[in-house]
Amino acid sequence: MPELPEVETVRAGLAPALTNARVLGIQILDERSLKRHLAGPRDFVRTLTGAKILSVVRRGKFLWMPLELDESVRAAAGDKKLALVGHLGMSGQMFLRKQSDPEDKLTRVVISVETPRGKAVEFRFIDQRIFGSLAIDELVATEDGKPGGFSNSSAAGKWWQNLIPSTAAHIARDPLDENFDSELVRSKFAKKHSGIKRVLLDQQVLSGVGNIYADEALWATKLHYDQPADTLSRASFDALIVEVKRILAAAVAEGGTSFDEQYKNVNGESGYFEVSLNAYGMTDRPCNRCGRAIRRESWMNRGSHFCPNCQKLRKRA
DNA sequence: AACACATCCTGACTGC
DNA sequence: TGCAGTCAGGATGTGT
Repeated sequence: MPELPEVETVRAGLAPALTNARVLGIQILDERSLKRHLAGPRDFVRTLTGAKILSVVRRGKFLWMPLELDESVRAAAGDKKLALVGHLGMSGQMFLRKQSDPEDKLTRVVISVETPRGKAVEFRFIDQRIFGSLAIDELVATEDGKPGGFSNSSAAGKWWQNLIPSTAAHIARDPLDENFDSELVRSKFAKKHSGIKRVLLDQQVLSGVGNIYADEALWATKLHYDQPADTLSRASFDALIVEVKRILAAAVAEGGTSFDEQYKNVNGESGYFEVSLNAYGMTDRPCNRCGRAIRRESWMNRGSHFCPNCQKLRKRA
């Protein structure tokens, strides 16, 4: 399940190969992976062909690549600044391959590019459940006028630095964003009576956290997933954010979590954070803190893993 | 308005 | 062996 650390691992893997690469051709194997490109697959191909990819940027679980369009399509796009936007959804993968490499099962879209050094590379979008997508979208100014997302230092001063795809503009900054505003998030928590995990997963409150890292951060701070967000003390909220940041950063350092076959880096390799998990997927195993069995409860059509002893529901927390 | 829940989607796995 | 049923959960849309 790709969350921020997995998407960041993919971003970091794509960036060296795709920055300043030129799109030579596009192969669409399943049009459903382009469902978010409302103008349709033919428009997708026409607009993207010949474009130069300027960077690979991420906010939360969204990735985008600002584009310098080919001259032949620039007029049709008018003054619009465009980016190729990707979301991995539940099962999306982005691999970098050579054309001669064996085909990857469940490949939906292949974008052939030439790197600035003249090397031919295939960007392959794989997606079992097709919750993910690729689309070309207009870049708009960020609400706060600060950078749209994380890329690398070369973003400084570039025309796309303070822009974000319109389809990702409603997403809050993620905890690893240098402009992440903890106080803003706290004020949103204070107004919500929903369970704290639901709020952690709300990408408009803070982005990048999914089911795995939510369970891990709640275990680390001994909070019950259904603890109403507005009952958190300042100390609890602060501790929660500290843990979310720590866990996300640790997972990035390990190349993400490969809990099942649904997450791989751009070379098809697994991440190593799975060995550090304390709650997610640990059903019936002893809690690493108190020894009581970790419980899994059905919750919002998914699973919530927690220690019934360490993580109790309280009046205030 | 805030909140809760349904929906999309398919391969891998389980059990009979 | 084959088939039906179950499971995984990102984001979004709908209903209360």
